[in-house]
Amino acid sequence: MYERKILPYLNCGLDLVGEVLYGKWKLRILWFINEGHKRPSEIQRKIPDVSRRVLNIQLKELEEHELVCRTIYPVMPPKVEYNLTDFGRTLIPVIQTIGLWGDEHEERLRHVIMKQFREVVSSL
Amino acid sequence: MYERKILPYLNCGLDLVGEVLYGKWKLRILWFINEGHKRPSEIQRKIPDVSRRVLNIQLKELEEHELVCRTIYPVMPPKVEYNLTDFGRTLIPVIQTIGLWGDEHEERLRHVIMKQFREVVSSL
DNA sequence: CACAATAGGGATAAATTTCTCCCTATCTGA
DNA sequence: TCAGATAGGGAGAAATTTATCCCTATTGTG
Repeated sequence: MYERKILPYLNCGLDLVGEVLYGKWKLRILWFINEGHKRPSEIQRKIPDVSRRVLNIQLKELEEHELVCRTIYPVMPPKVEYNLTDFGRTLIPVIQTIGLWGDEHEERLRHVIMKQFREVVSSL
Repeated sequence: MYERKILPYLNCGLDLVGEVLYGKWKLRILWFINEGHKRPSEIQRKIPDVSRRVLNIQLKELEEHELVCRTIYPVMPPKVEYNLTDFGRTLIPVIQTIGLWGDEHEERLRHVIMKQFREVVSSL
């Protein structure tokens, strides 16, 4: 596994949050787990763009940060479930706030984000 | 400048927000601008860990995403001010929510984040 | 038997972000 | 004159994150 060489900056609440939520898919992973999609394969079906490998890595990080917990059922084929911890559950309103802002401003966001691609990709 | 090779995933509000806020210092840059620290040199004094180079880059991205606007005063030595746009201002409550969660759980967050470093760095 | 589904990880490459070093310019003050 | 403050950017390295490919194992199904 990759081992960090530079210590994180933890000067304020925003930094602390960044450390645990900084990850391309983490917000959505947490969101979908909260919605009841607990098994890795389910989550991946909800987020087809993540590779299985990266999904595993981000789930493990979320687990290390005690936002989710992993339950292994000793059955075959294997079954694993991720659930929010109490701690992780406190994050849901925050994620909701973020997602809501994104939804409210979807059109404008899509516009400003795609600006930089409009010259490059004209075939859309 | 770096030119992205992979198109972003914009499936939901969370993705859209990620595209404009994903950046190591962006949340705090926006926060400090909102608090009245508008000049690059002021911002850097508030966030000593960013290099000036990266601060410039992230400011420019925020500007391209229409969250801040840049005003140049034709004086010498040069004076530049960044201000939140109306759009950027709508983000402040969201950032506040995020930061508040971080502050409320500061101790625990610090604990889980530093877990991975405790073995490596014993001199703290 | 061959294949899909399940969960997960190693090795490695590629993409992306961040950092470091150095350069331009102008004015003020010691 | 020299140092420092101001704003900004190029080139290239380093750090970090994400992606791709391939492998293990077991059970059930066609």
